[in-house]
Amino acid sequence: MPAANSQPRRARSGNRRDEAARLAVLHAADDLLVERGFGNLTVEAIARRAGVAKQTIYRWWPSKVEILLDTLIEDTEKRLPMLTERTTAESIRGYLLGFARFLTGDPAGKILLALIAEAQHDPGTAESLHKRYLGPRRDQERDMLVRAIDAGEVSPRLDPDATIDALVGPIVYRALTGSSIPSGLVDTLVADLLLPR
Amino acid sequence: MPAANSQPRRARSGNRRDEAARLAVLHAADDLLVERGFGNLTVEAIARRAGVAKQTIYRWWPSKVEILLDTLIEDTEKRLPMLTERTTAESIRGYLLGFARFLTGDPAGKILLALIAEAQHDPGTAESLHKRYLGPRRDQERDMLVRAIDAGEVSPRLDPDATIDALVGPIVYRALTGSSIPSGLVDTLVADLLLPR
Amino acid sequence: MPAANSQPRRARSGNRRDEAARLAVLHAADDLLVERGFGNLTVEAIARRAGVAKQTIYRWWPSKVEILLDTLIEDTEKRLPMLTERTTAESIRGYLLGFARFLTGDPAGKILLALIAEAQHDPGTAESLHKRYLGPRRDQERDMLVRAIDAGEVSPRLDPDATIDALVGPIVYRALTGSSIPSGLVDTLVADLLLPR
Amino acid sequence: MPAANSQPRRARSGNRRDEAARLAVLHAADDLLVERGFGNLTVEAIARRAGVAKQTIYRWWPSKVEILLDTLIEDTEKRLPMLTERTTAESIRGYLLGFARFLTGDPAGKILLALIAEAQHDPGTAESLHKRYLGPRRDQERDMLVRAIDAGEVSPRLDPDATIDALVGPIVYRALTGSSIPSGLVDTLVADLLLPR
DNA sequence: AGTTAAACGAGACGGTACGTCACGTCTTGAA
DNA sequence: TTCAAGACGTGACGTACCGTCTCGTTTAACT
Repeated sequence: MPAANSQPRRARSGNRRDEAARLAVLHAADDLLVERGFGNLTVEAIARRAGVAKQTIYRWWPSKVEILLDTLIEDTEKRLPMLTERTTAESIRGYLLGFARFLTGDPAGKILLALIAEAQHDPGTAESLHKRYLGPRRDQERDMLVRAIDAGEVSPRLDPDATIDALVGPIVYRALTGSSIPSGLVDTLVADLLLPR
Repeated sequence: MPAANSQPRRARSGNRRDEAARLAVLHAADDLLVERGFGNLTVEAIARRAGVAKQTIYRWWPSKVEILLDTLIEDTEKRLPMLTERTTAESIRGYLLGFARFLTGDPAGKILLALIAEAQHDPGTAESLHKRYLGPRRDQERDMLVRAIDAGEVSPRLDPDATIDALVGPIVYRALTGSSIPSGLVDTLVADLLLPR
Repeated sequence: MPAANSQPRRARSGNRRDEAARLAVLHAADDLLVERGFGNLTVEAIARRAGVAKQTIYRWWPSKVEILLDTLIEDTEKRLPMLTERTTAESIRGYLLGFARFLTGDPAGKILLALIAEAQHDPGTAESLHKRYLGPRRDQERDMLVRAIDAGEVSPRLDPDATIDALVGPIVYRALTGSSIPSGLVDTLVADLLLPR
Repeated sequence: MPAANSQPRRARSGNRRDEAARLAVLHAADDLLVERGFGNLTVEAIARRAGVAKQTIYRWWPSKVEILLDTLIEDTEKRLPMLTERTTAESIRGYLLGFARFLTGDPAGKILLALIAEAQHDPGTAESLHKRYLGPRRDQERDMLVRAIDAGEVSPRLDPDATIDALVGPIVYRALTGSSIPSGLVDTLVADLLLPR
């Protein structure tokens, strides 16, 4: 067994999309958002930090928002799993606590907040955010809730979507206003809104 | 022969601050936000629209965010009055419905949403927004709620601030995500979170 | 007899240089120069127009200037023949008129003007242009003139190279400045500069 | 008490055009053209070298060609004076020698050659060059020649414009091809083309 | 009544980032 | 080995706004 790969360096892409460049961009955007904030997040800075040409970014992403969405989607899948099994009030409480931790403690949570914010400034962002993130996620959450209702585990007074907004809204709002999210808040929301009176 | 003002023009101020210019800036900012969105709201565009020199803006406002805050504060006082008299579950319900209408229907509501958004991108905005708007307003809301609790009109399970977030959060969240706010949502929030089980 | 060459297409070369590709590049460059001007002549446009990969161009030509030189040389040989027989004042006059027509009327004349121009901007172009075109051509012209002098047909007051510049310079200069070249100009140049006083 | 003005610094423009910036741009363009050649002359490099913002250049000049034209016109007036008095064959000879020296020895001469070149690549340049430089200059030269003809000092066989092209063309052509311009060439052109046979 | 000082419109200035274009180099996979 | 295809790092393009800075004018308040 001789030598083998003396200088690995970078694989240099050639004809195909360069996966290393893709990841470098996603990580650079994530890092810069956390370090410098969205207001200082520029495409040029991402390119600089990622060691990538600006054109490489524009070739694959129509805007920095889509970069963040890509990161957000990948990270959410890894770090904020949906409930797939039997759903109870208790497991929903666990999901909401996980979501609160995600929003306030995880870098990806900052991305979500930044995108919700940017969606207020730019209709294109709003559309992408709904189509690629909020919509699909909401579909899974609604499913989760409906399964619990059908099983008789919970009995909300509102339709499923309004119920989810009533549960998630306070968590998001406190995150947006920089407040912490005490577990007692989540407990009471679940108790008051989901359980029979 | 008196003749009198051939060209009235504008009553050029001279030594004192020009109130007409101040109002022109506030209205220009408001109009542009509604027409073009925050993303297209620039100081240069405000100056252009207001017929004012850029320097006149920078002389009186440190940033466009403060312009919007000025407008927001004035408009909120006019169009979203606080409860000053006896507070009941019913009057809180009315206040929340008014707040929902303000957020989704009033141009000033768009300003508040834009500022909450911008606060995610820029710490200075966050500080100003809390100090000049969210903080004072929250003080009044807390007062309002405490008066109702003391009078035995409502009995929330959470401390006052968390209670208000639980009531207001879903409304803000639906406004941020572009959903309408059905009155049934407000009714149920009040019933489930404020009234005794 | 079945099938047989279903798609003749292009006789894709495989191992050897593809002559069709070479010609496609030369013609594309020529056409684009005439249609769009040198300022809009890019390697990418040539490749696009020729239906050829960019790398195929870079494999065979160090720069777009060399492409144009190849075209220019081929076209000059075809369309601007040198005098090979006996040379007289009259035949030199004919050569100069042909040169004037070439410069102002022939697409290849535009190439020569473009290359003389580009040589002012880039030393590499200047070197190539002299080595591959102007130098050899000047050698033939000098020969032509010297033969006429030796035969007593003409008697210029200047050395051969300066004489040729004095004859050719006005023609090139008028072409460069977009003027036409009246035959009277050529006649007078020959009469005043070549014939005895 | 003499002294005064402790820190002159830069006058900082304010409302009016900044003359220092204008001159810095003209000189930077001139210097860069001579040092690096037209091919390496970019607006960004001019701005960098002049210590000026790119926008300041675009505010006043539509292209780098116009910058060079400004420099060329100013320098030509200073360093290549027209004949204003009585014109003779001898004074025309002097003018042509001065022109030859200007073209080959003066930095501004390089600018003229570069602009003649660029005019081949871009029609806008051609138009500007003619309107702002070649045209007016030619008017003066024609005047000069006609005065000499009317005074009986010279008797060209061609119309004035063609005569000037016949005199100037060889000089420009040799400059374009990088040759020197021996004074004998000018002498012979004047003798053969302007003096009676 | 004459002087002073602030506010105003206008807009030039040095900057940063935008999104696009073409450069010349590289790699893949088919012929 | 050549070719079509096309991704890549590089760097300039011309534009939009940023926030700062005079300039010359206007006018209220203070000598």
